[in-house]
Amino acid sequence: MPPTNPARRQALTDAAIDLLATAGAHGLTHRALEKATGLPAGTASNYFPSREALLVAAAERIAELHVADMAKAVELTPPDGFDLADLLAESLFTAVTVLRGRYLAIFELQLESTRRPALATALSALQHASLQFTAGLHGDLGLGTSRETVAALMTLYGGALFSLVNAPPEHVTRKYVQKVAHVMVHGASSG
Amino acid sequence: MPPTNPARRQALTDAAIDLLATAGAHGLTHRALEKATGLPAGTASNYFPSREALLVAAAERIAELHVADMAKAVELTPPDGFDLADLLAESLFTAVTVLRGRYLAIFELQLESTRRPALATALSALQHASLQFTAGLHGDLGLGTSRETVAALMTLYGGALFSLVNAPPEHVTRKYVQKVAHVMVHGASSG
DNA sequence: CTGCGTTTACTACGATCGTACTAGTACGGC
DNA sequence: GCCGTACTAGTACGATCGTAGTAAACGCAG
Repeated sequence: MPPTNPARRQALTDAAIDLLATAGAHGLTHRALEKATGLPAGTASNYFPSREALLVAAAERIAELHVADMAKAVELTPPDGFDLADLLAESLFTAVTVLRGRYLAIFELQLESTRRPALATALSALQHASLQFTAGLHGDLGLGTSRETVAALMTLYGGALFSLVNAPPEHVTRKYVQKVAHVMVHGASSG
Repeated sequence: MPPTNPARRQALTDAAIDLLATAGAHGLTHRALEKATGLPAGTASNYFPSREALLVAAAERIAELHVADMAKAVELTPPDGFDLADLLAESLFTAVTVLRGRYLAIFELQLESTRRPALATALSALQHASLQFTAGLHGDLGLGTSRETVAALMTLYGGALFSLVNAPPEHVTRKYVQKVAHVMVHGASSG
């Protein structure tokens, strides 16, 4: 039975997310994790008996952080004369800057999930929560966006995140991110 | 000096792309490559002295295949009453179905390129070629799309590819891909 | 204080990895 | 026909990997 000390477990999963971002899925190993946290050898495999368990735990921790952020986001209601494109642009921009590491980790896991059903289900929970949140937001804002359009918007949003996070940093200016958000909302054929 | 036998080298790079798609960057090793091609042990490291060289060679081979496909694509001129959204939808759909493996490989490399400048420059060549092609297409079609919009469209297109390639296959119906393409061209706020 | 379940620290093992190296083979120019 | 060059085959080595296991330390119920 794996140990359950929550503080230590969280330290490990947080470090795992960091490792995913900086060293890739390839670099996330039990030993690297121990080095990153300064914990004694063997600790990582005590908590996560297999590498797959480690990947799944990282995914679950990311989902946890994500729902916490979403909960915080609902509290700041948008200003009255808000524009969806501006909202999306701002969200995108902080995602590719201050949250870049977390999203790099997500994408590493996403690619890995092709070959790991357990990881795929963990990530689909994250996906589902995001969809729920976005749909709720569009509802609250009275945008009348159809279910299908919300879904399409999310695959575009998540995809844009991937593109931007992997683009050379000098290309991801605030202005360019706004342009991308604008196309998402108003279309490429609008200017 | 590494050997230069072109047929063998191509067999290796093609198998490397396959391995990237099926086993991930983590699974692309000299030995796995030899097993996949049936070539004797040591061959892979004879041709690609380091793992990085192997990754770069895979990226270059993908770029080669990509420009070949683009050259083929310019020959079939779109019908007279064409619609950009339909064009994009069709392109997206074949990309996520028949070319799924190649794009999975690209995304594996893209994530890896964060930590490998040599790989990043190899991939930026691919990116640049695609941009050139897309801009040319929009020009030839008389769409009058601005340089910046073409760029935004490409980050959305590439991103959508990532999302779709990693989505559960039952979700990527032709109809849904068309919906995504429609939003890209006409915007989410158009229905 | 004592006993027991759980967490912690540490070690061990076989497999595989990246990389470098050496011997053997094929072949075209002289 | 010989030779140098380039490719092929195969081996070696140290490092690291995933995983399993054990013994010490801890914390709390009785």
